[in-house]
Order: sequence, then structure tokens, then C-alpha cells
Amino acid sequence: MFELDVRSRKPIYEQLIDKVKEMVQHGILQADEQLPSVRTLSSQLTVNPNTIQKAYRELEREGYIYSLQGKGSFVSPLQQGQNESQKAELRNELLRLMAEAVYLGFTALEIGALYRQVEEQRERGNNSD
Amino acid sequence: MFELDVRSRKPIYEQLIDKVKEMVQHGILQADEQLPSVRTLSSQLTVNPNTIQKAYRELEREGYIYSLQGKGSFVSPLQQGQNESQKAELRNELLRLMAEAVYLGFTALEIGALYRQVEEQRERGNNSD
Amino acid sequence: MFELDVRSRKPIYEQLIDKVKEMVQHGILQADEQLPSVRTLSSQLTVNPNTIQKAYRELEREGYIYSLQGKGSFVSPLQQGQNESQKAELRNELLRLMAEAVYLGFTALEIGALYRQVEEQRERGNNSD
Amino acid sequence: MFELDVRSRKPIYEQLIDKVKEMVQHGILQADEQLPSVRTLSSQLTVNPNTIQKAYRELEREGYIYSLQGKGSFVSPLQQGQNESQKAELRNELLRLMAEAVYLGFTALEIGALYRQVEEQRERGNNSD
DNA sequence: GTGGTCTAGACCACG
DNA sequence: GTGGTCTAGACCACC
Repeated sequence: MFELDVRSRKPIYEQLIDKVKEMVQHGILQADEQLPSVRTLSSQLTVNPNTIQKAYRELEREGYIYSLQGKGSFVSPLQQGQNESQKAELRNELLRLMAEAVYLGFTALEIGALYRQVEEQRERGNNSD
Repeated sequence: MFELDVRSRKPIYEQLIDKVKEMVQHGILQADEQLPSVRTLSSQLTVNPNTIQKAYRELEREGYIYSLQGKGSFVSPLQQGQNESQKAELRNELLRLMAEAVYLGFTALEIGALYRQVEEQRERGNNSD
Repeated sequence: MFELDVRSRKPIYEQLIDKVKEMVQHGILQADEQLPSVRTLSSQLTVNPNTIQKAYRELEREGYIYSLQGKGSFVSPLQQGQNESQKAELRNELLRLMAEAVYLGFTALEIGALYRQVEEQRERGNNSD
Repeated sequence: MFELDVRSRKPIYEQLIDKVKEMVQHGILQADEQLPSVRTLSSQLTVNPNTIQKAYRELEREGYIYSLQGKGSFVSPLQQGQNESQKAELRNELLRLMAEAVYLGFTALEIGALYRQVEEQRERGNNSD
């Protein structure tokens, strides 16, 4: 289900966060769908439970998932228009990366193509409901 | 000249790398212009010389600056069309952030605006020669 | 295990890099085998941890080793056919040294013998699995 | 005459040493031919005289050139079969580089081709006497 | 003067 | 436990 690269320089818990976000964004994980438990995922991925815990906690903080005491973790329904500070931070990151991309020679066309790629993946996910 | 946040979670040397890149990308630092010496910057920022050196070394590795032995560090002239692996990595990062942005409700217009903002800053830098 | 010459003109971290490469090339260190930790090696060699870390970091950059977060450093399995720029640089170095060797009177036979020596050490290492 | 890369990480004096050796090995500089004076070369290359001095001193130490008091520096005639310690050191360097080359996937054919390339350049130089 | 190497030792992030 | 970051400060190589 999740594929992690333990050799990567990126911390495992961050990789896990990104994977879950990606699946939520692509509609692979639907709203209110239950996520695997910490214990299950830990043994499936042969990763320390604390690492899974840390990823879930961060996903909850960012509003991607919510947890019910004793029941488990679930995907949050999309709530657009909130998280203004989160959006501001993301905007800065995007600016930084775009500036670097333009400097390295990316054209407006290439960047536009990246955007369209994102849109397509999103629609494909939504149609498979 | 450079403003650092020593309390940030982002390492000082990375903050410095980003600042220098930004100034190069915006044309604030021009090609072949000399950067402050490791020692000078170290005392200006009250940061250890090794930390500055680490940042400069990474900037050199990424092709943003070069150093002349016994003379100091200088801004590299722009050489587009190289660093293919660097560009591939950047493309992935951009995809990831855009997907997150779209999910959080950014519209195509907003993202286009970010791109135009990058372009404007670049032109403003180049015109101030 | 490793012998260093602290009085040599060659930096300690470079000596260490060369030693590790040699042991990997000769099969003394096998793929996915764990290297001594930075701290352990540091105290064994009575060399500062930062110096060991610098060597390990460069070895990782060159693809000879990889590190698992919180677990340690390990020998990379051999992946031929990559690192084209690395190979190009090496080719130039070899050309330079061979030209010097020929000038100093090395015969084709002697140089061929060196090559066979390399091959033999490699096979001896692989057979001792 | 000499082309130096001041941006290279390799010290200028070493680059100069290599260039002179190369020209001697290829027969471009003939035995007993006079080299440019330190002062001349210094202004031609816009390099510090001390740097040229250092290169010439090292070339003399290695037996590539000799200097006559007040007259200048001259190319040494080839004296094969001497410098045993020099040859031993060179043999070690060659072994080290070849081992790395083989590890990175160089074939015996490729290495043989490098040797033939050296031989050809040598003959071309000798025929142009 | 410049950057490069190294030490001694603290603190943090990750698992 | 592991490696990663940072400081304070010494010494060296290069120009």
C-alpha cells in the first residue's frame, strides 16, 4: 500500500505524511475512510510505531485526518477556505521553488504543464468514486 | 544584508543557502560579484565560520557560486540547460507542492499569479544593472 | 581495521574515504554490511567525530555507502552504469597518470600487470563470501 | 600557451605543473628548451609570481626541469630508469585509480584504449621533431 | 588576506 | 542507540 524508501535522506515519518496526503488529494483515500491502525501499519511497513504515530499526529495537526478515541484515524472531509496560515506558508514555499525553477531554465510552458498534470490526476481520482 | 532566524527549525546553513539563492535569482547579487568572506559574514551574523563555510560549499556544489583560491567566493554566471538531475528533483518537489496547493483551494489564477510574481522580480533585478 | 597517517599531507578524511573505497572494491566490506558508527570509529582511531562524518558523507554522495536514520551506515550494493560524470573525471585522471607512467619508463607489460593485479584482488574478495 | 582554470578546486600551481609535464611528455617542450621566466609567465597568466615559482620548484624536484643560475629554467632530458621512489608512488596511485575504474564498470578494453591513446600522443609528439 | 581541515564537546532529530 | 547541526577556536594551504 505505502512504499517507503528507508535509504532516503527524507525522514520516514515525512515520507509517510506525503504518501497519505497524496492519496487523499488523488481521492484514493475518501472522506471519513478509516486509515490502518498504528500497530497494523507499523508491522506492515516494518517501521517503528513511534514513527507512524508521529506522522499521524502531524497529519491531524494539518487537518488531513481526525482520530476518534479508541476507534482509529479517519480521513477529514475537505474544508476549503480555512487554514490561512497554512496556505500562506505553502504560498511562500511555492514561490521559492518556482523562482529556483525559473532560474534553472524552466519555461512558463513547462510549469503550466506541471499544473495541468496535477489537475488531471485530481479529476481521475474524483471520477473513480 | 542577510537575516537569519536562529530559532527556526530550519538549519542556519540552509537558511543562508536559500537567502543567497534568492538574491542571485533576483539579480541582487550579480554574476562574478564577490560574496562576503566566510570570516566577515561569520562576525556580521554572529554565526560560526564553519556554518557559513558549509553553506558556501553547498552553494558551490549546486553551481550557484565559485571560489577563487585565496581570493574569495563569487557568484557564478547563469548556465542554463545543465543539472538535469537537479531539475528532475525540483520538478517532483513542484508537483508535490502544487498538488497540495490545489487541494487546499488555490485556483489556477492564484498559481499563475505566483508565476508572474517570480517573473517580475527577475526582470526588476536584471534592469537594475 | 583502518590505518591512518595523521602526519600525511593528505587530509585524514580523504585517507578514510580511500580506505573504505578500497575495502568495498576488494570485497572486504560486503554489500549492505554495516560500517562502524561515527562515534565508534572516532574513538577507535582517536579522530574527531566530525572528521569521520565528513568522510561518510562524501562516501554517501559518491554512492559507496548509504545511511539508515537512527540505524547507521551501510555499504551500497554495486550499481554499475551510472555516475557518468564521475567516470569521465576518472578517465581524465587515469590518462594523466598513464602518460606520466609511460614517460617515466613503465612498459605496456608493467601496466598490464597492474590491471591484472586489480582483477585478482577483486576476484579473491568475491570468492571469500 | 598555458590555459589555467582559476575557478577549479585544483590549486593553480598544480595545474601549471601538470600542463608543463604534459607538454614535456608529448614532446611539445623539447629537452634543453628554455621555459618562460617566472616574471614573464606571471604576467602572461596574470598569476602571482610566487605561484609560478612554486610550480617550477616542484618540477625541478621531480626532475622534469633544471635551472641555471641567472639564465632561467630548462627542460631536462629524459632519464629513464631512475626515480625509483617516484615510480613506486606512481604505481600506487595507478593501482588505486584502476581499482576505482574497474569498480565503476570500466572494462579491460576501455582501459586498454586509454593506454593506446597515451602511446599515440607520444608518437605524434616524437615525429614532429 | 582567503578558504580548508581538524579538534573538543554540546544539543537535537530520528527511530 | 544513530547521524546531523552548531559553536569556539587552532592551524595550514594558497595566493
